[in-house]
Amino acid sequence: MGIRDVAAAAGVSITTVSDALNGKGRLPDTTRVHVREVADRLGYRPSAAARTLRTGRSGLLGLTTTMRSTEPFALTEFAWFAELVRSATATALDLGYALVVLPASSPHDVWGNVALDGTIVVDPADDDPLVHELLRRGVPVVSGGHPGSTPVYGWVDNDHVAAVRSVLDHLADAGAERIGLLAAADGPGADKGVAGYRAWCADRGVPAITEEYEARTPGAGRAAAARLLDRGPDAVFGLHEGCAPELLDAARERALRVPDDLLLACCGEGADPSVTSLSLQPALAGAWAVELLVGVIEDAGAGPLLPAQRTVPTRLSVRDSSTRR
Amino acid sequence: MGIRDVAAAAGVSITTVSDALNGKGRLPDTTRVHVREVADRLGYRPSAAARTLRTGRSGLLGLTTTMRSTEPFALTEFAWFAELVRSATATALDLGYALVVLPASSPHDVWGNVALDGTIVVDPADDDPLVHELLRRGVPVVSGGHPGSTPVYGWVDNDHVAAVRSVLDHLADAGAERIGLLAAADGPGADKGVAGYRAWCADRGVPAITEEYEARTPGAGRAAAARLLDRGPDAVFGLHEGCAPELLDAARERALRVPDDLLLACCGEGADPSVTSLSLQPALAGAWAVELLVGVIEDAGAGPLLPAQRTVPTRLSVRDSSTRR
DNA sequence: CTGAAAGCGCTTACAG
DNA sequence: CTGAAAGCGCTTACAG
Repeated sequence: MGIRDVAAAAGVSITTVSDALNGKGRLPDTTRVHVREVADRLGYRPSAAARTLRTGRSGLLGLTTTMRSTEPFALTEFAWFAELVRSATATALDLGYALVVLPASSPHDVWGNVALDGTIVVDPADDDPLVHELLRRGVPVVSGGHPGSTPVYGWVDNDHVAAVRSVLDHLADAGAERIGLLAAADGPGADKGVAGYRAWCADRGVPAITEEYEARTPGAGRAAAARLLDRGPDAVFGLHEGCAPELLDAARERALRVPDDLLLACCGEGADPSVTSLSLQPALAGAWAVELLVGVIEDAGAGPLLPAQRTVPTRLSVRDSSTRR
Repeated sequence: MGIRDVAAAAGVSITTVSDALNGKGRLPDTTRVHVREVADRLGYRPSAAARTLRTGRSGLLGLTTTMRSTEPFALTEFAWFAELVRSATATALDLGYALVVLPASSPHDVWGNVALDGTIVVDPADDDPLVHELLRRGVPVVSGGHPGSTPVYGWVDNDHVAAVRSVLDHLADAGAERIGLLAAADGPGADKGVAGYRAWCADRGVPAITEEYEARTPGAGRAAAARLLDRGPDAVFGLHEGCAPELLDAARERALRVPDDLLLACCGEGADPSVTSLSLQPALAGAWAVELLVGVIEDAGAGPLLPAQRTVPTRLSVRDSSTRR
């Protein structure tokens, strides 16, 4: 079932079939309709591979993330990443593209086996070799997270420092005077988050109370939460998603009531509706990255582009856990 | 930078380049090495599109789910689905394939623009038209969840009824006599789950205490949790993931201590380490579905195949919330 | 052991 | 308004 069969059945040339089906050329509507009917009747589906080879466009976008650990997708940001991917997938489909998630590296050379119109690289390494390779091949790259010195066509990122300050300000407004920070040492944005916290503490002249842990180590988060509460904070900010249950558990074990004895706020998508949460809005990041990338792809050759940049707003959902009664 | 350039630079024919790079033909190692060196030096990357057109294999697997609501991916199973997709992606990559998530339907005909070697359909509708269309095009299909009367090459599924019974048995063993069930009416597997629960209650001669809610309606889960606890159960089983916080909140508001006054178990991946959870092991489902699919693709024409089937085991993680002190 | 040639199934100038 | 022909970049019989 190729275009030749349709042409034969419709009594026209393959050029006419192609034009009729793609809405191109100058054909009378009668021809167009006739060809479409015949194609439908035969159940003709154009070959995506042939179209891709001929046009040089596959309609496929890549999405990858530099995995710090060997884990597939970092544990500390699983929900964040999953939501980003979900949103990027949906946005790509809206724009007529499909999205394929690829590993930064893999045993098989999957990157070589897939024709990509563009790629989103989440949290690229500095001067990421993968990005350089893609650009050399003419594949546009947009990054999620600041690209550092890696040359990209655009990027999306949160203002991490401002985000941290907004949470700390909120806890302080709610009456906290000794705010502790729980952070995964190997988590994404941990550096910026901890730095922002320390700067805020310095500004206010209050002590920094931090505990860090290795997200990869089972039980490390739980232990760090316990250590942190033992240092007597009256509020705690959990910098990485999914730490709310561990902090709540640690509080319960110490008979600390939330929010009466301890205010609590966490990063994340707010799985627990009683815990104040700071969302990094991964859905926006994913959608915007795709929009930037598709813009680059479809405006190819529209002059020297400045790297496009969009700052993804964060959203603080204040819940019971940080509301003084 | 095509195969012709490499051939010219290496002083051989394109046949030899192709054979050398793909490890085919009978070439002396010296030729092979030489061609590879030249190709590397020129930074040659074979065109995936051309290879796909020529070989009829794209190395791409599709994954789709019938969305009951108009939501992208059902809310009641977001983490389940995300984990299934993550695992399917990783397994596909291990086997040399890439995976692309496609919607059951979309404004653009993305299905027609992507060449797929096979597709996984999660929770297909009965006699799913998409599956029929794919099979007509010669694209093998494996389903996640029982395919009903839809003809597929294989499927993976949990034994939902046995899974529900295992949780109820556990709660009964822990001393529960009035076990309530919280279920999303529009959730996946809700029918089987509720039926399994009622059958278990009938077997034991105990009353069925169920509350259902529409997952799409904000706050409905919270309200249903409250209604359920007001009916005085001494244990509760939450059939859909993510309901643990709502049940814990409802218990707290009623001054019911968990597990002292109320035993609690939930489906899901156990985000809260203090709550007993039944995992459906979506990672296994995703990995196995890909393995079945790749098996079908690579054994094409290996005789009349029975649909391959694998039952995905569930795993009950017993935590504090259902452990009587 | 190596190469010339056909052809995968389209789209797109171009000729009529 | 329509069609014959070229060609996208490979892989694969097949001939030498």
